[in-house]
Amino acid sequence: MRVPVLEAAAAVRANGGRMTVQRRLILETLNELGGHPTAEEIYRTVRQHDPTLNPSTVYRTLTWLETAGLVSHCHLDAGPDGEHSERYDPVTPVEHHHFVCTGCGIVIEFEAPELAPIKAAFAAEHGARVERAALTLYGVCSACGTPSEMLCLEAD
Amino acid sequence: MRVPVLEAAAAVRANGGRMTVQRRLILETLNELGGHPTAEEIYRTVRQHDPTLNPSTVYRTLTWLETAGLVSHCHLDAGPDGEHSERYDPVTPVEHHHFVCTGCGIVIEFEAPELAPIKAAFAAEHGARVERAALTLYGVCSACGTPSEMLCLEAD
DNA sequence: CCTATTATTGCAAATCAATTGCAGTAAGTT
DNA sequence: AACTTACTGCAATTGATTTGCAATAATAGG
Ligand SMILES: [Mn+2]
Ligand SMILES: [Mn+2]
Ligand SMILES: [Zn+2]
Ligand SMILES: [Zn+2]
Repeated sequence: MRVPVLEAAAAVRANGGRMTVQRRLILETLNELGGHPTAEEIYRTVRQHDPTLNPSTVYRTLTWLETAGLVSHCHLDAGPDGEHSERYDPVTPVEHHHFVCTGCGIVIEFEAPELAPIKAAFAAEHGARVERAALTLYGVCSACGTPSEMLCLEAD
Repeated sequence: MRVPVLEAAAAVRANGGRMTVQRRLILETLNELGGHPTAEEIYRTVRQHDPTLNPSTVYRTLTWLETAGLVSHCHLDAGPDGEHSERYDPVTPVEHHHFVCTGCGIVIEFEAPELAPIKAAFAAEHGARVERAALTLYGVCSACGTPSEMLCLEAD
């Protein structure tokens, strides 16, 4: 369970918001899905539990959760055709980053404390304040890279 | 001049492509603009030189230049409202990265050779091949961070 | 230089994700 | 239980990008 529903309720309440059945359902779906789902994937899953829930509610809720600091989003060139997509992601206590396999689209998370000096160096050199870093590595995962049986290329 | 038009012509020719007046114009516009323009900004500029040139030609040409390895694109949460936008960027001999000011939206490029060990560490740990890294730093640039005269907040 | 081939263009229609206005519904308050 | 108003569903809308197709023009060959 990665998005604490109880904390979310508190955060919602704190801003004069309301914890509705739809919001709870979307939070639970985020936990259920785990990975880095798109808004549309979240909608498809949520809809199985409540077919009346509307896509716009999903978008509105995700935006809300983001401003409340409970989820974040990132742009990944993932998906079957490596095309761009917005993914939603529960916020973690420490900043994390992503590896995307250009073969199968799998997303692997990792931490990179070594990024700190890079941020600091840029800040020092440009007199800027660096608040956040988004690092995405693109490459081929071990499964796709191992040509055993040519797993990746079993197309036609 | 950052996109070598002559090389582009060669690259185009090499794939059975044709160097049209439209493509040349778009290449020159990329050089003229310099920064990290969106497809729409490119279109607006190009249109000043040739009002008949169509947006779809801009999109098709940019896609083509990208597969030819002459330009790349990146997703930045830049713009006045910090909203997501696709930016086009001439490819540089060495990989470069971006800082985005959340105040004014300025994009500053920088190189980060210190990223190499991070890539290597991930590759070693996961048995993956890492081909490319996209790092984006978000923060406040020196101009926006200096509260002299409250330059940033001179709104209403 | 002229002609044939076909990649590329302009145009309009189609997609697609995401947003918005509004009236009805329901969460939280008293 | 009644009240206030945040939130939802819905349908229409937006805005960026894509696509089908007939016309155009870049290149190759003669
Ligand atoms: Mn993640
Ligand atoms: Mn750049
Ligand atoms: Zn893979
Ligand atoms: Zn700034």
